[in-house]
Amino acid sequence: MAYADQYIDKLRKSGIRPTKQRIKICEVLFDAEKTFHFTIKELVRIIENQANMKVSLATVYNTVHAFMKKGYLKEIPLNASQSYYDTNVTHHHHFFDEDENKLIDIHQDDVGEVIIKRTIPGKKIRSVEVIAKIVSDNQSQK
Amino acid sequence: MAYADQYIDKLRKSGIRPTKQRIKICEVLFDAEKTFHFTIKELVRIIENQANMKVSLATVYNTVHAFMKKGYLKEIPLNASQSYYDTNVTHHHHFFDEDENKLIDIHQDDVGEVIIKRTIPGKKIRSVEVIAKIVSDNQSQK
DNA sequence: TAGTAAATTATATTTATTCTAAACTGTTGA
DNA sequence: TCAACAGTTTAGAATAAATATAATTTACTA
Repeated sequence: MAYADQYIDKLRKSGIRPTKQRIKICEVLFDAEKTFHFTIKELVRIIENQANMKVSLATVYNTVHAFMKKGYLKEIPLNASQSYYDTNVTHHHHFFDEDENKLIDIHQDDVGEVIIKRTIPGKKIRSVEVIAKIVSDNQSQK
Repeated sequence: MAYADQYIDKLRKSGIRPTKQRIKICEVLFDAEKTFHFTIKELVRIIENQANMKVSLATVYNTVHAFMKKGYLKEIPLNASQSYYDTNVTHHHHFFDEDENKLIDIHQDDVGEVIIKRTIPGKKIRSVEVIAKIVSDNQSQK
């Protein structure tokens, strides 16, 4: 519960009512030493096992969406059967390991600046994401 | 039916048995003057209306997957509720217009070369995709 | 042209996500 | 402190994309 008060503040300042569930979700997502990638299912499992609290799927979906809207989480564009989210909202990119179905961060510095020279009239760029799909080097792949 | 024979050859050479349905799907996808983006639903609609043929959803899914495996189609990594496919399999990137839910090609030349400096031991890069999400410039957005 | 392996089909199933409506909770102000 | 109410949570239903199934049909081979 170390940072609970801090999360209550953060939520209140964001216009999100700080409920028990949302505070716990904050603890799971933001107490961690490192940023990480997760699916909704994984998040539910962590809350129920590690954090020892029952929470409904719907609440987790709602909260993750609310946090995304506020910019506390990012969804990673992948063609997976489920959505992947990232607690690291700084500008960076990803490897997607197709053997293991796992995401790996690529920091900005490891990708040459991505410059989009073309623009679309009346539109502005909201985000630029790079996904590099990787597979084992040894086997011939699909 | 102009190119039917050509598609029969192409399929046979790929080890895919050229059936009526697959040939029709080839015609819809590859006769077109321009490359295009589509969803499974859209493809079914085109076949049934424009090409005037009844085809089951399952066959369309199977065929699109078979064509992807052979490199005749590409799936575009997006967090949409359905998958988007591209008949343009050359290396290029995409805008995704979040107002209209539509994809727009960005040609290689319009994106500075994306260089991934970091590697993962034992893995090789299979594809690199850039998705730039765009929204209307005038309105404040989600 | 008969036999058979592969493909197609309608339908059922699976699964992620969203919706719904009732119960509950956090907040506000008297 | 507590009543009132808007916002939240919840279980379960609904939705929709994608996949699996198993019977029928089709394309190929000998």
